[in-house]
Amino acid sequence: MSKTGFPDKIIDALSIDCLIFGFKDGELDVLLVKHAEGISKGKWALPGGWIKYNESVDEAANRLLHSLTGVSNIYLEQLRSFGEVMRYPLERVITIAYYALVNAENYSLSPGFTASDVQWCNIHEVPKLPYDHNEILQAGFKHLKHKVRHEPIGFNLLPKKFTLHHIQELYEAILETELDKPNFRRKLLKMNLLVPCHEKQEDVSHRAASLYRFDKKVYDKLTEKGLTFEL
Amino acid sequence: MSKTGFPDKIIDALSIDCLIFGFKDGELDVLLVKHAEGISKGKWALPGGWIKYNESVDEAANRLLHSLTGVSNIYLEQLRSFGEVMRYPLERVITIAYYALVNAENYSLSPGFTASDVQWCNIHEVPKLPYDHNEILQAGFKHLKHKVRHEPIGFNLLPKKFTLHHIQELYEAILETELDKPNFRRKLLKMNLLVPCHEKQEDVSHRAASLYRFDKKVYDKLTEKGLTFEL
DNA sequence: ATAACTAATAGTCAATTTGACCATATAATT
DNA sequence: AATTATATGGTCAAATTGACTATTAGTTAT
Repeated sequence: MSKTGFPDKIIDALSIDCLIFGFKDGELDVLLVKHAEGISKGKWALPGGWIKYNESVDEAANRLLHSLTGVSNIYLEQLRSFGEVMRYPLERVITIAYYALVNAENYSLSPGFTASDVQWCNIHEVPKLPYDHNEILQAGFKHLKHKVRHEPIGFNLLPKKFTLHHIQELYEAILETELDKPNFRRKLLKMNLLVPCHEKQEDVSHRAASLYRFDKKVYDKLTEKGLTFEL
Repeated sequence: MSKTGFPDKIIDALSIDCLIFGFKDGELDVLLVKHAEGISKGKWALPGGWIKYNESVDEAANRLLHSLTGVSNIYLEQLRSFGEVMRYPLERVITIAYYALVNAENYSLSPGFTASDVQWCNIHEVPKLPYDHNEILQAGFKHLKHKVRHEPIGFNLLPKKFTLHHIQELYEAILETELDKPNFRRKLLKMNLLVPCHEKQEDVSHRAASLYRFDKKVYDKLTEKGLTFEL
């Protein structure tokens, strides 16, 4: 039975690509790897590869991301598949794109497997990528802009304790717009998503802001039922 | 070159499944086909099949839906792929699910290709389907409930001219809840999505309601920018 | 014709939320 | 002590919501 008989056999017409958004210093980055082999050798691209016969697609995405970049234990979600006939040269390959949002500072990058290098790249400075990877990036960014308005975000992006300004910067980076500070605070605090830590930030050269953390229960409930965030 | 050399060659580890929601008489239906061959012969399932090397995934979805059910010219959107190792017996097959919403009355069904029968089935009476098709259905229905609250819907589901009550029934069928009539009207009319036809419905045994149609421009704009619909 | 019925449409109103602000507080720096 | 930077608190008119009641315009039964 092919499913288990050849554990390293790969599905050849189907690949995975991972679009990892990282948040750091108020800016959004994208995780790119430099390919060490294959037809795009030497080029920067989204981390991706092939699915094995004995792993689920979700498992393949996590394995590939980890082996190429060193990043693991993150919550990868499926974006969608990209299936144009000519998207990959010579061979017919359909790819399933995954995405995630993480705090870029929490992960140390180490290239591996078919990657010779791995780097965060500011989302506004991403070069021309091979195949349809730029299109995948745009689709993911658009998806993110939509998501931020209808689900809570930030759980995996922000440090455990963060200020209201931190989370505002995150929203501003994703929505590419400026938000009114007092109104943002009011709206965010009213949904009971944040719990005060009763601590202040340190090492800032101005009045220290209060630190908050997410209320996981409320976060999950709002993720399930959806919310509206327009400012 | 495999992409064009064997036009009928199929990608064997990857399939398509279509989840078509139909709206009729205030109820939501799902389009099912009875398989005429293969390991699920004689069983009802979602219409689906294999992708050819020289067609995009979107094209494959439309072709398969048309050849199995006779339904064509609808806007199929990708739901997501389902890639558990054991989802399909014996072979490893990953499927990409598509979905659409249509007015069930606008399409005449005719089974073809590998389907011996095709029928609308009330969403609450769907039997046990093979593989993970029930899971796909649930994921699609959940997606629909989310979508209805954040994007305008109905363009392809309702007749060209419809009453406010028509569209309310649609929302109620999807959200599985009852909505307050005056408040629903107010909210819907305020977003300038509907244009009055200056006509009344006919053949009803009570006061006739005004007919409206969608303003395509506003509809597309709201689809792009998103909206909030909570009642 | 008139009453009863059905559903469409209009309107009310208090409570909440919003958007656009201004004001004050608390720290570090000059 | 003044200046600067940011956090945090507060105001207010306008818009929106949610829960209703009232009225209108037709059909059908008496």
